[in-house]
Amino acid sequence: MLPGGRRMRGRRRPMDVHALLIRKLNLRCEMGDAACAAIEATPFVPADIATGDYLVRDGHRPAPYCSLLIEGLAIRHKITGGGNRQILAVETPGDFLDLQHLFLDTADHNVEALSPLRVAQVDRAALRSLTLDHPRIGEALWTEALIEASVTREWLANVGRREGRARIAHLLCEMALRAEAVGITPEDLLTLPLTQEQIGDVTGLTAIHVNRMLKALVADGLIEQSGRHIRILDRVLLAETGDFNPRYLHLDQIVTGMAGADRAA
Amino acid sequence: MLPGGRRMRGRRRPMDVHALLIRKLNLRCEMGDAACAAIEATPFVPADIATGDYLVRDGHRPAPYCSLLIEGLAIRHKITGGGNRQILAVETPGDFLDLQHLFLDTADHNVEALSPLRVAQVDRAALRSLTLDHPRIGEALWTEALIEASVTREWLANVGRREGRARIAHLLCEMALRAEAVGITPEDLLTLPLTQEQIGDVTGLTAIHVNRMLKALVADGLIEQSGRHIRILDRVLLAETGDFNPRYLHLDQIVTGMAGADRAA
DNA sequence: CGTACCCTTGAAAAAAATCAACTTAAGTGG
DNA sequence: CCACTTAAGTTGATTTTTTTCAAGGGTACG
Repeated sequence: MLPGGRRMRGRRRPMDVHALLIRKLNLRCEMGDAACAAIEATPFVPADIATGDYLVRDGHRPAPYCSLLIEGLAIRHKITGGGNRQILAVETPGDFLDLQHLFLDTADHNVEALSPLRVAQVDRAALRSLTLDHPRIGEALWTEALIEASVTREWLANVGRREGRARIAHLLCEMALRAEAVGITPEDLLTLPLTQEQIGDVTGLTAIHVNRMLKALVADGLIEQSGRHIRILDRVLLAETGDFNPRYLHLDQIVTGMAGADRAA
Repeated sequence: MLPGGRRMRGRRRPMDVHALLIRKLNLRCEMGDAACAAIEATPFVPADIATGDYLVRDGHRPAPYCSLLIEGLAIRHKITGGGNRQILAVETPGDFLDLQHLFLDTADHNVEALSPLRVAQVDRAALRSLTLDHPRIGEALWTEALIEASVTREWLANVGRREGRARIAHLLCEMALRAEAVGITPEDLLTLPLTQEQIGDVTGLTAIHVNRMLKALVADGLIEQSGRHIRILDRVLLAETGDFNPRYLHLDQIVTGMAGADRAA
């Protein structure tokens, strides 16, 4: 009952990758007819990846194609010489997993499947051309890349300058908001897709310390925990605890929808 | 006698900004005639910035121009709700200080002058056009942005998963290598442009702890310290202590010079 | 010759890691 | 369906790392 069949809400639609990508890019910059046509003309090869498989390996030459994540969760991470892992990003459907290899010749981190993945592979050179030759596509991908860089900076500040409890609260706020942005979790319920060890690898803490801080958040009545499910009880207080300001996610950067709406903090 | 080496001191030369930018971009991707002409045709306004001045302020709307750093050092940083500062990047001459605002409407971090700066301001829309309409320029700036993102990821891993002494050793290795790449500091002498407090804000440590770890590195014979000057005595051991592998700097990504040379560690 | 601004050092407190079990939950194969 | 197996979560005791607090010391520079 597991293999791909059980998804949040049972949609077994053979989604058209081109349409998906156009929809995604349209969020950042309105695609013109030429851009759409160019995307439609670009071949995508679907592929399934098993949990734990690496799509990109630190230090290796990249594959001749780039992977667009269609379904599942992936992480970027590095392993230090001491064997410690730092998770650098969590990627969700719609994200490119190795856009960096359009212009860089060596991988500087790993990309690993956190769950069974469905991806669409595009030829590197073809995607390069799309990016460079079509200003609308270029703009959309630039925006994507810049927002991802912004998130990485916030994570750096989170890990470098907040204490354990705050780091975790911050992560929970981000995950909840991002899940919401995709339309999941109507209420304040967040099914955490990360183990406590993985949370530790995101926040620069040990799994044990994560466990204790999570318990502390429960004790303070900020969240509720049952198994892998976390319910946020007090959104405002959790954001305060985590020093969370969603500005860095640039959610107002979405062209359609509420463009221009400046939700300050 | 390196071409850029003189800039440290005798800097009274009215350097042509266009030539500087073309030279810089040429490092990443060979500029064609059209691209060069387009750059030449773009007006740059020189400006001087005093130490401590902000070029970008977190949460604010960006200025209508982007600043190319010509001379001096700048940092990107964030201040947390608790008043702690995390330095996100150190920018050196040739770097754009707010390329992100080509496509993002709100600043998500600060950019501050660490020394008196000389910058060249370009109209935002003009730079956008250069980037989107000229594939060569687009490629060069993409590469720049991707490398900067790579450095941020390494810093995240450094702060999240290495202990104090290693974090500082790692930073020293990076600074020395980057200084070298620009032609400064012929020997293993590194004039540290950062105070110990700033080193702490880079590495997620207190100034006091930085001081102690620096002393420990001295005691171990890895470095020598006299005032603000640091001499690296044992490059190999320092790199080992800092778990430093220069791969993330993508130094082999330079088109001219030693392209393809894969200097492993 | 002050006066900032850094750097330095010691002692005590706090945060987080480590070590060592133990519990729970989930997946596997008979 | 149940015993077996494995991964993940929990908890306490201890040690290490890092911060905090407090007080001097150096040096560049107007």
